[in-house]
Amino acid sequence: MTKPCCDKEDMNKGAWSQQEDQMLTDYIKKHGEGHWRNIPKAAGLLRCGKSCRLRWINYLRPDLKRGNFAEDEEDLIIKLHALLGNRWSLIAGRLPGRTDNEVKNYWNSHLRKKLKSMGIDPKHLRLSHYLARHRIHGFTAGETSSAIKNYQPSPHDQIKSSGIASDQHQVSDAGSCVDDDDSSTILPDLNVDIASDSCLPSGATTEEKKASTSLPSEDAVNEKTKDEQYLTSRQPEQPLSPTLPLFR
DNA sequence: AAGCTAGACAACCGCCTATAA
DNA sequence: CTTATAGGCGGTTGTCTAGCT
Repeated sequence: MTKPCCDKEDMNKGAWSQQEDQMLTDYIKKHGEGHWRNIPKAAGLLRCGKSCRLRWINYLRPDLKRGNFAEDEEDLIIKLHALLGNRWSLIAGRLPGRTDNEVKNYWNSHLRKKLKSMGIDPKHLRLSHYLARHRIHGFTAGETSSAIKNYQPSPHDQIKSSGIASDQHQVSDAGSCVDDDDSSTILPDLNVDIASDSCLPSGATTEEKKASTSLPSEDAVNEKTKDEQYLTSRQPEQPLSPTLPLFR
């Protein structure tokens, strides 16, 4: 239905050249971000607008922090992923200088394996289902840990985890990117501090704003909304502590 | 030295939502 | 209210590189 954003003919694809990077950077420095569809033409690039946006956000933006993830960043990703699932943009929003693509790649190449090698099934490392369903509020970090330890995924969760979700939209949960190894797993002492304002970027995105609006009926709430409602409905008790060691 | 493999990461694709017309 | 379009997101693929045989 939607027209392709760019005429695929005559468009460059693949890796960006230095010259293209320079042209895009110069243009954005001069005119600012936005109107991505017009940028290629205006900047003289033979690229799709989406491609320009991605290149800028993931690579050229001056405030990007490049290089290895620090241990506290790693911890934070694991915690947030347990809470939010594969909502990379939300997770990246809590990591200054990191992009959703970077976090996603890091998760898929490092953290997933790391958790698996520790005998942890990331599939079951999902707090929000449990918390939302059982309406646990006001727990402390220690209580959180015991809640996780005692958590048995409901049949509903298990169905979703194994990809039989009826939900057509990308209901991403922690298990969706994991091999379907359903061996019993030991849940770690996560020590997750969950505070609404520390789990959402300061500049709330549309998605987050949406999440903070009135509660729809239980049945109408999809997985995504539940997570966000949970996040936004809780009053902060403790700031999220990214330095809290998780598995060390 | 050459070939193979796995890891890392950049980039693309398709879908969804928000919003302007 | 409906439709078209732009922007954004997550999943997936492609490519490059380092390490191993």
